[in-house]
Amino acid sequence: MSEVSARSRLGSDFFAAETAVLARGLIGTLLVHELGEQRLVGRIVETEAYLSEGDPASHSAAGKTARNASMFGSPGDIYVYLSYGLHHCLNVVTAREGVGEAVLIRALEPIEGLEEMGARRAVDSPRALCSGPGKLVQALGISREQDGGSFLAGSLYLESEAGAHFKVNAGPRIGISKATELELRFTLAGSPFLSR
DNA sequence: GGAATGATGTACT
DNA sequence: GTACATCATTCCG
Repeated sequence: MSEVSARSRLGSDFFAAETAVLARGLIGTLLVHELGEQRLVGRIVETEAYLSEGDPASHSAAGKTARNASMFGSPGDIYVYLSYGLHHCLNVVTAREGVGEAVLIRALEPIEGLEEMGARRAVDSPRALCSGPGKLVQALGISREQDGGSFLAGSLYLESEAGAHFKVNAGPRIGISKATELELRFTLAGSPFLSR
C-alpha cells in the first residue's frame, strides 16, 4: 500500500472528449511545467469551456484569425492568447474537423514550486498565486511561445493521480458579456483557490 | 467589504 | 473608435 498515488501523464485519449466534458474532467488534474531544474505544479480547480456553434463568447465564433489560429488545431494542443493587451491566458484545445473549441484554465491550487511562483508573481499568499487565468500563466512561467504547441509532448503537460475523485460544480462563465446563460464553468467544490 | 479605474494588444465597426 | 475569456491599485463606505 503506497501513501502516494501514482501519477501518469495524460494522453491523446483523454483530450478526445467533447469540450464541455473535458472541461469537467480537467478539474482535479495536475498542470505541470518543467523549466530546466524547476518543476512547477498546480491542481486545476476552475475551467471554462468555449465552444463554436451557438457560443458568441468564444474567440472562434467570428472565425479564424492570426490570434486564435491554435484554437483550430488538434485535441491536446496549447492555445495561449493575450487578453486586454496585458495578460496571457492558457487553453486546452479540443478542436475537431476545423471547428475551433477549447477549455480555458482559470485557476490552480499551487502544489509544487510555490517559492518560484511567488518570485514570478511578486506576491506571498498562496491564494494569490494562481487564482485567475492571467495569474496562473505568470506563476508557471508560460508565455505565447507555447502557443501552438501540445500538452502531449514537451515541457508543459497534464497528469492524473490514480484513483483520484473530485466533486465538481457547474455554473455560468464569468468575465464575459455574451452567452452568460450557458453553464460552462466548472469548479472544484469547496476549493479556496478559485478566481472569484 | 465593494466599486471604479488605468494599463493596452488584437480584432472588429 | 470601441470592445474584450484581466489584474492591481485606488477610492469609498
